[in-house]
Amino acid sequence: MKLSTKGHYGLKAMYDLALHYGNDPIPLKTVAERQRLSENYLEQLIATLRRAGLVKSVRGAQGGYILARSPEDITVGDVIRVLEGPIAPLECVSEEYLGDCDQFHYCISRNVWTKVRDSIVEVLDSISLADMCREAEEIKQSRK
Amino acid sequence: MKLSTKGHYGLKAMYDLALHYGNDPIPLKTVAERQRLSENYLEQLIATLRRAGLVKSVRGAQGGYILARSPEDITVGDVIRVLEGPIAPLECVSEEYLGDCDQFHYCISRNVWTKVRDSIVEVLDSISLADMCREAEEIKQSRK
DNA sequence: AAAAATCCCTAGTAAAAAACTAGGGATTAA
DNA sequence: TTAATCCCTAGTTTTTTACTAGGGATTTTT
Repeated sequence: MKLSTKGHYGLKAMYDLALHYGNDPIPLKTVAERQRLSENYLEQLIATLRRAGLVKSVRGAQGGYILARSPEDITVGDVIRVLEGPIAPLECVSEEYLGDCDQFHYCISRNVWTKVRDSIVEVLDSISLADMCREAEEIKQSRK
Repeated sequence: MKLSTKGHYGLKAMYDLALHYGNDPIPLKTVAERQRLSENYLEQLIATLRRAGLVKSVRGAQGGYILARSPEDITVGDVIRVLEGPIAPLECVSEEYLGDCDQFHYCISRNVWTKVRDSIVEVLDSISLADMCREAEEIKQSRK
């Protein structure tokens, strides 16, 4: 039940873009440094996010990446689905399952994992990047 | 965010033992056949469950395995923790974390994963093997 | 025009984990 | 004594993970 580094690092990167959201694109190098991630590896992750339409890129000097939508309109669930695939502890409980498990219709353990999936989905879809930024801000304030 | 076959198969085996819970131990071969699992592999999983005190074994002919406690008193969470380790999408949100992530105290993405963990834990700890058996019974009834 | 800063793409790789398989030993009931 | 079990551990294959490497394309700056 572990998240891979794709989801882990990818969310950090998206959070970083959200924290610095504005008119200017942010070079990946900067994100990688701030979040302490390998730039080359992050490049692969952000390519996936770009193809999925969650970030836009600007090429050339002074280029970089920028969120395709407002941080308010991107949820953690959006990011994780793109990087980790369908949210589901088992394949047979993914929303897009077309499989052929012959116990599909009465598998009791499957029902358990469906409930787990639903509870994960509810959490991930309820948190936006903007929520994360606000939380960071609150922590910052409470330390003053 | 995938469960491994350990948790998957292990839960099926425990559910099978719960369905047939009584005075007699159940040979692993029977469980493996009913749940369509490799007996050799299942042996390794049940050894882990036995060492953790969730099942008892009876050796020799007519031997087998039996739940160490009533199905009412064993939750899915118990089984999964034994087979998959601490429930946590990331190491740093496991209950036993002693690590040294320097962002530990203010990491926002960590807060997200803590919420996910809590929601998974709540589901897994709220379902007992007996609940699973009851659900199976209901499905059976509703088909008549 | 040249140089520098970026994004873009793909192939390769090393390490780890997952998912078993295999087989022999110990114990106990029939 | 035999057969049915559990018990244990070593080995293997496959898959996944988590990168690294490097060259090309595009755009801004000098």
